[in-house]
Amino acid sequence: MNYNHKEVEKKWQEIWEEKEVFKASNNSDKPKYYALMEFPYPSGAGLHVGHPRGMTALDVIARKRRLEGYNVLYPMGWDAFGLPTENYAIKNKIHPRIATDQNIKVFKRQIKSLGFSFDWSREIDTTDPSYYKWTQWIFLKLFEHGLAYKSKATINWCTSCKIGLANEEVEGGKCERCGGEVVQKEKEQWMLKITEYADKLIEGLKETNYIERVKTSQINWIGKSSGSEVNFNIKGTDKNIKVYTTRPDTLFGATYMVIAPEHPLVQEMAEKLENLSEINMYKEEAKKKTDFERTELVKNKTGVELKGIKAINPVNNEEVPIWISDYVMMGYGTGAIMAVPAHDDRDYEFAKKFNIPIRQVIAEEFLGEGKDKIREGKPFAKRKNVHVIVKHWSEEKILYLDWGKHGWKSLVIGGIEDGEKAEDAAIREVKEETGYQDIRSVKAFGFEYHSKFYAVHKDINRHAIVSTVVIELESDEYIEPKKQEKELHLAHWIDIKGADKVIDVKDNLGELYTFINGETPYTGDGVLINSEFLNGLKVEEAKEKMTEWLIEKGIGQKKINYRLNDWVFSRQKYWGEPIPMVHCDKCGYVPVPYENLPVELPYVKSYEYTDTGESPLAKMTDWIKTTCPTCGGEAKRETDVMPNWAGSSWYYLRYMDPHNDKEIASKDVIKYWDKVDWYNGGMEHTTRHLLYARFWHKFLYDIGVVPTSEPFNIRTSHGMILASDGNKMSKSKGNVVNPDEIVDAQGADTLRTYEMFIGDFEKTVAWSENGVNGCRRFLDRVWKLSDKVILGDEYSKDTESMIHKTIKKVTDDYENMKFNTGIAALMTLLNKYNEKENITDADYKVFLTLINPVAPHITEELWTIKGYKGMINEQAWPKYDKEKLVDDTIEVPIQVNGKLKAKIVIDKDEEEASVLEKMRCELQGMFDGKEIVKEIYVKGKIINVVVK
RNA sequence: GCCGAAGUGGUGGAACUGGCAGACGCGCUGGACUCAAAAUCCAGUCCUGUUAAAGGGGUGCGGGUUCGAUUCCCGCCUUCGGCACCA
Repeated sequence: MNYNHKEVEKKWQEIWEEKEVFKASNNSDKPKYYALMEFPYPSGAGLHVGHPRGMTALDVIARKRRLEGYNVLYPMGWDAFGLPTENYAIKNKIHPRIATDQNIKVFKRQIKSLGFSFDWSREIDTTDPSYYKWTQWIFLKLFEHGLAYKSKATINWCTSCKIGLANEEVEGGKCERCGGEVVQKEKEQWMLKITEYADKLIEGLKETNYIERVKTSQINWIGKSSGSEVNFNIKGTDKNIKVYTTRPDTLFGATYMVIAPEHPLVQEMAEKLENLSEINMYKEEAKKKTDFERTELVKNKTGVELKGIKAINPVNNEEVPIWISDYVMMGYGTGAIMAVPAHDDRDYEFAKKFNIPIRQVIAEEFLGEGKDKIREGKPFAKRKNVHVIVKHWSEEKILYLDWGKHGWKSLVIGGIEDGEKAEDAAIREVKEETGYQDIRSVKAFGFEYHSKFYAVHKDINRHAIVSTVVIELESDEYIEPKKQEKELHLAHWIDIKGADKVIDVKDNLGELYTFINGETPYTGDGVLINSEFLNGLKVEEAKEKMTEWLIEKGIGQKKINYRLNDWVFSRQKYWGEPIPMVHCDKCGYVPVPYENLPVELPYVKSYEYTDTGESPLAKMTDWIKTTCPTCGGEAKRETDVMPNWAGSSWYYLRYMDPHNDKEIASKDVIKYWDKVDWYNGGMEHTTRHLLYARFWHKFLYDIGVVPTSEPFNIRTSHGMILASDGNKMSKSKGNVVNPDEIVDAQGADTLRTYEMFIGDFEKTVAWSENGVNGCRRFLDRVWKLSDKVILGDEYSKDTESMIHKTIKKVTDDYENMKFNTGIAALMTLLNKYNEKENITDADYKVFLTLINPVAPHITEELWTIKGYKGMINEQAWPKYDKEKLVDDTIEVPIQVNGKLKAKIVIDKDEEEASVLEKMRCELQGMFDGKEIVKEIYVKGKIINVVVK
């Protein structure tokens, strides 16, 4: 018989369906396993070859689990609300309902043709009123618990889609979907208080087994930072400005303040401001800028000073100017900052541009290492030092001192005497130590630092407070240095590039780098200076002390901030779940009573959007008109709908009990299925979707609907599949591979095998037609192998240990999503079988079972053709015997000085002495005239002989 | 700029905990079968060298640790992701 994939695949898909082979039971004695693949968005484009990648991976797991004796839930459904369908419907003038049904039909046929073991009796559709009834139910619960609120807020407005976007939907200042310009617009929006769960969402990750990458992206997305809020009084008023800072330790260095353009202070202080019109002009300009411009023009800072008012720095009562600038955002912290130009890149840049004073309050601290390591027991001698970078008059060179017998190579260094300026000390030291006299210019660095090291020539520990000065020499005018200086060290010229590798005194290097790379503010760790009661403390200690001080004085408090904002939950669109609220002039916003759910989406004929940004539902006057559930008076329905993240935030619960019309799912059933054991989806959903779903789940846990605080145990993400040209598949590029064509020409099993074999599951890969052919050839060989099978229910002796190894390899690899190497191991085993005249039934059975999760149709057929009992999906997953993983004889490589020279065959338990004897025999003559230094034998692995 | 991941033949990619680099697939070369082609089967395929071998080199670059490094450490370069004036 020939391998006709079309017949075989059709036949088995019908049998599986008819016998309900993959139906999950809600009560079973078997252990449960819940495998979940992200449900697709049924777009008009049909199934992409990327979809089957994740579906096959989890299908392999699901099928393997069934063979291992689990009651497996592996469901599928449709995430069908959303903009693409709505846009498609407008363009093609059909109703989104009809478009959705058509798309689902195509997707379902395509997915079914691939033979996944989905339990189709649990299929769900987020646009089905019997489903979104419960999405609305959850919204009402959120409202009931104060987590849904309507708020007038500036939102991201896509000028092209005419829709409000969540921060999450804006990429680089452009709309994520259409690429249109995004501007800020004020709008009343329903919001969900996800920020209230920010900490729980970070903490909860500990309970999960997500891949590390997913965990970190969740944490980064939430963006927790802890710091302090500090109040700055405005001079001569009772008003103050509240700022948020993570660096309260630098308060003494705060030389100005900046407020965001939208900050209400300008309004409040309008009367006092001398340059109000200039400020208002700046505000107007800032408003016009799109987010894109605002973030792209990072380098060129702009701003206007608020003239006529000053703030008071609470730590030293100094008056500081207040500026308005769009480098401060209203949406983060308090919308105002204290600026510390000496220790913040942005503040530094701004201060340089507008000539605002820069005051250093943190000194970098270098601790001596190596030769100049601090000596225990020796006292510290404190003094002010200058380190001098002496530039050559014409070449890119600097001077260094070689300290001869002390083994130092340093910059020109020396002490600063009382009352002396660092620049003067530098000139004096250069003249004394090097002999060069003719100095052209002197530049002192703004930053000083602390250096602790052992001064070898004086035999003391030195604690130097170092200033750095750059000196340029005019010419080589030279006077012999004093005898004492000359004997101590010699001066040499060295290229600036690479100088840091020669000058090995650690405490010089920081400034040397700064000199080479240009002056920058110091943002690192260090010791406080110029800060009164904080002087001498380290940054962390100073933060604490300052915070305590602020609290004590009632000026500030501890504060935690998040990058995460509340979730904008309104969309002014048609194709989404109606938000189940009504507005009554008397009672305000009133929830629709639970018993009146679902609020069904009315059938509208027109989907054209108004420029006012109203939902198309706003035109449905009949639908809008309703009565207030509280007072019975006239009321209006909410016309905003939910974003398409809503339906997907809880769908995994509905699969457990999809036809329940009393609850989202029955308590017992939720308890039985517990967490999703393994959830796989696209990389693009590892932040938003996953965060939203976890948020809702945690809320449902808090109100007692679900018994677990986290919804998913394992989370993995598959990589994208690109076209063979390395680009994204797209109609316009004409490089789209349609899965239907592969299934038709080569078969579903071939496509499945290829997608698993294509490469690292988590990586992006390019499609390869030749790769598909290779997988088909492999399956052809599996088919032909059946001709070699002879009777025998034991493994052939000569392949026994290889079979056991393969079982182990395949079992482990499937579990770790390393399908490519698992399949490679099976290919290797097949090649081995093919070298032989015959194989036994047992040899063949184990092979078929191992490849069955990947290629289920062909293995079922071969199982039946060979007349084996039952169906292959009813068999047990093969087990390996640890003892049989090791061969009786082992080939051991011999290295000489780490280079492979020969190989010998030894017995698996052979003694070391005997092995080494064999080795000497093998390498006879190779050691003539050489001395064997060492013989290393790693049991059963390798021999290495070291000779001289 | 910050964070993360990765760099291995012509190509997709393997290599346990530091132990034979290149498994497996693709492509390519030669052969068998065929009137011929396709398909299939057999052999070869990191580079250099050679009739063949021996020998030498080789996992982005430069150092280091080790009997031994794709793997560990230090310093660079490049690519791809994520975040991006987050105070």
